[in-house]
Amino acid sequence: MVKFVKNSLNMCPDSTKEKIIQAAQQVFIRKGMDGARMQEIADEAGINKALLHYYFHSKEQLFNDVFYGVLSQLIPGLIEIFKGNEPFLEKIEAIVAEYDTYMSKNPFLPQFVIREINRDPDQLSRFMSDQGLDFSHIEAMIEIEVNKGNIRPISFPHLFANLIGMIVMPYIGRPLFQRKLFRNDPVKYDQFLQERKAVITSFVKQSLKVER
Amino acid sequence: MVKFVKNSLNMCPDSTKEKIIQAAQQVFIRKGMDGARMQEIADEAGINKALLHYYFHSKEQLFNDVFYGVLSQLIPGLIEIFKGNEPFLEKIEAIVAEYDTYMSKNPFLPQFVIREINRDPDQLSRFMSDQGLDFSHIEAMIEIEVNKGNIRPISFPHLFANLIGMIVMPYIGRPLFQRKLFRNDPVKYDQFLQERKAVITSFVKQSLKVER
DNA sequence: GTCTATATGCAGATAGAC
DNA sequence: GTCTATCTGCATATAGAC
Repeated sequence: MVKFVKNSLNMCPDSTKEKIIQAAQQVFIRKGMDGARMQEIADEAGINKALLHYYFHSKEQLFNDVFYGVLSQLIPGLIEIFKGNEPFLEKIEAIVAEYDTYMSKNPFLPQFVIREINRDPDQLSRFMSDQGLDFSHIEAMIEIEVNKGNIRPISFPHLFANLIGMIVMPYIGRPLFQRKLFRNDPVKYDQFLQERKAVITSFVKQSLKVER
Repeated sequence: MVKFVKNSLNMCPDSTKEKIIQAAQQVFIRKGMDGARMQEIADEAGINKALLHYYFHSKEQLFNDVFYGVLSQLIPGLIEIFKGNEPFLEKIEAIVAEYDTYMSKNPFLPQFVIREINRDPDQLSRFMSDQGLDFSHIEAMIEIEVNKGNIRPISFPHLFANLIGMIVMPYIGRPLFQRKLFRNDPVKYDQFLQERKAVITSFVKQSLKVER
């Protein structure tokens, strides 16, 4: 059983522990849990392996602290949106915006989550429940909107998959997309990412709009 | 420099080599390139490590054969669609259908590709070019359709990201989605996957439709 | 807290008999 | 082609001095 530690936001930014967290993020993103090497993390943090193990007994513990540390920063915002009482389409907009601002700060998170989804889905699922993430409210809301005829018929899982897919794909696929669609120009790609929020929002709204 | 081998479709299905390929697919999906163990692949194939190395000199070679073997089955279909002369919306429908049938046969491919996108984007990008995959035709087609006023304005990268995101997300996120949205019922989830094709197609068509 | 040096285990790969 | 046994290297983790 794993304890989910608090994230490390309120930490002295140049403390050794914080340097390790930062370094571990970078390396885990590039290499994943299995591909990452403690040596590489130590190098990136400017310390040695022994000190790394002084702060984090095992690689598993370090990974969990880093992973659930960043993830726990996203969830509260989503919970608030899910539980709120705004009109449905505003909710959609808020979800896109929440992910968008979060992703621009943590562009590596999607790859992170994808890997973890397959590596240890039970732990991840448990974590989300522990954090209080629950879809039942928004799920019910969609049904109501559909029944009232305010939006075109769609189930929550389908809408959710569509939304999350559109949001995260440019981050997950960046190395390939940037090469194939933007001649490997990172500036152009960042601009593309900035346009996503508006594009996705209008894309979804259009597709849910009922015929006049 | 890596040679891209032909896939193993025309192989005796219960030959040792084919058993290895099958086993390797399963293990690589679950664990990724780095997390996978040759021992585990050998076990899954019902042989031992030495024999594994007899057929595939290195783990790297085995991975590449498996990965590019499956991937190369998807690309020709896409190329044909991209280059064809059907009306634009039919093309969209064909792409969704192509992915859909392919994914239902290879539900693991998305995770595979995602991992590889980050592990070795150059090789993957080169492979796609070598196979003749090229977006310029469909990219131009979208511009024309937009200029003619047949569809709402959208750039190819945005539409592509939306489309691919919606298509692959349920496969990438399955372990989590199935737990969170379908009470971990695999039958329900397979049914959900089968509905995706129709849902995505109509979702995209609606969002591209111009105001009357 | 931070280091050097070392222990331990395991995974990829090979040798060689059959 | 298939096996058993073994080598080699490397990654995690610890011991112990400062």
